[in-house]
Amino acid sequence: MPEQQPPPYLRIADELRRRIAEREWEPGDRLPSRAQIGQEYGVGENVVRRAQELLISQGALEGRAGSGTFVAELRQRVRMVRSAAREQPGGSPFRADMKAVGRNGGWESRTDAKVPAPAEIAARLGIGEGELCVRTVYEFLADGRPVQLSTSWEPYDLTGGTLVVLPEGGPHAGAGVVNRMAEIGVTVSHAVEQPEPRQATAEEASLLGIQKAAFVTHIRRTYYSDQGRPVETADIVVPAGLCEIVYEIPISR
Amino acid sequence: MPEQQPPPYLRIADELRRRIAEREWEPGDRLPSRAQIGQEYGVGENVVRRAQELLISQGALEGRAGSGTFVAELRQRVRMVRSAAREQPGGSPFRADMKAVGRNGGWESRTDAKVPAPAEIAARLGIGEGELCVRTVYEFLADGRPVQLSTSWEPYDLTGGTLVVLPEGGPHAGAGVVNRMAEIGVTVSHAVEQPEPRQATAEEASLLGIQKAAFVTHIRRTYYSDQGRPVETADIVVPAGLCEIVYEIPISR
DNA sequence: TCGAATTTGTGCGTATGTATC
DNA sequence: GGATACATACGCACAAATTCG
Repeated sequence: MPEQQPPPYLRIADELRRRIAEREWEPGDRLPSRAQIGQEYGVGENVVRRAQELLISQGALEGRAGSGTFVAELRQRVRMVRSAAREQPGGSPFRADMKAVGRNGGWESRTDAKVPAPAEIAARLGIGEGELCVRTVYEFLADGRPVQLSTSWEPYDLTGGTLVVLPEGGPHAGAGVVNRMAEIGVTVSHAVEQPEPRQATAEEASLLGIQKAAFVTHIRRTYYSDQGRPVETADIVVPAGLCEIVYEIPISR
Repeated sequence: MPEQQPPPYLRIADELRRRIAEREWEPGDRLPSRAQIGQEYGVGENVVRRAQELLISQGALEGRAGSGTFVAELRQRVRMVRSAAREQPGGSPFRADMKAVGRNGGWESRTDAKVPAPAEIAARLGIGEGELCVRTVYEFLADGRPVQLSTSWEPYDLTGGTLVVLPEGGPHAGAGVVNRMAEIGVTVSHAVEQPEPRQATAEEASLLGIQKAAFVTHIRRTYYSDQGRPVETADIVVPAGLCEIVYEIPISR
């Protein structure tokens, strides 16, 4: 029985991995072109491409069209702690996360008031499809570079006519959902987060400056009032290569 | 300037999506062969393959080698709630999750005592590389079908010589980490979970009965004692198609 | 029981598009 | 604008799995 050997593209992938591990190419360096590498090992360009795609999907390489294939820079990932202690009076959770890793946090946002709720959002907020919402699109930055995206929805009939109707406007701008709701007498008692793995869309990849099909965690988060009513829900896109997500769970017995 | 049209494989993908949505093929049905579909639309087999691969990666189709391509059955996903209230005296968290969705929970496990800790595990447990651990590999089942994998590590010098040294043996078998540690006077105060998105390995896919590169959430979980010492760490593989993960976070202000 | 036909899955080449320098 | 390099689309050949006569 003949012992089968691994396919060529896996052998090339191992070779590339080895040469990177041995620091023949340093982070940021450009690899030789696929034609060159292929000739060196006596395989077609396509075999090299498959090998590189594998390492790209694992985050070890980075392909730049028209420029070359590069050894990925190992950037320190942003640590996002999600726990009960996260919500502090007066502060923003995101800024606290950034401060903890010594980076300068900030964000850009764009709010559209009175957007009809799509079906899924309506279900999550417990309202009818098409009822009006305040939608805010966020782009969170660390040292000026985008590291996280979020789209937030709040029922308009909850905040409409109050000072906190605009999450990023008015006297309570940027204070966070919990603090803003407290201003209008709504006590937020708990959050539910549902993380799902998927790949970044082309648009998300472009906004975040990451590879096209990089892995992201898509978190559906909903804040509930102490009356059990959903008061806000958001779709948060966290790229695995830029952020690590940490849940701290207290144990009560 | 000529208006560019989408590539053929995306057009075929849309066609297949439409015919599935219109219930021309029901969940579980087999699609016509690639050759047939290709002929019908006047494209090559490979275009159909690319279109099907796209829908497979999105979970809408399922390919079975030698058999055919099938419309995916929409099975109800297992909801796994991860919160402070999860740990109950005397019960197992997993069985509670299963009961909540009306399914019969269970698991199989295999324990190896005195396994030297690999570097990453040692770092997570705060012990030296190569120090001995008790390693337990779990396969969690819902109605007899595997829905989750887990590999758990406990430092041997913590439980060695006690009745709870084997997680799934002795009088406290299957009681869970928190309850077992309590038996030897160790109070577990909190857990830290770090979810990362990735694709299933071939082995995981085979064990879980899912498609080869399906999305999974890989959770690194560590339990800490009230002294701040890590007492257990585990790598948990949760397939997105079978389970949904829910974190409940209380808000304290 | 076994082998042939069918079908999906994999590996790899070529042509073309597109971004960068 | 040309040269270079990666990205995409598509086709062919073959392997592996399944089914069926």
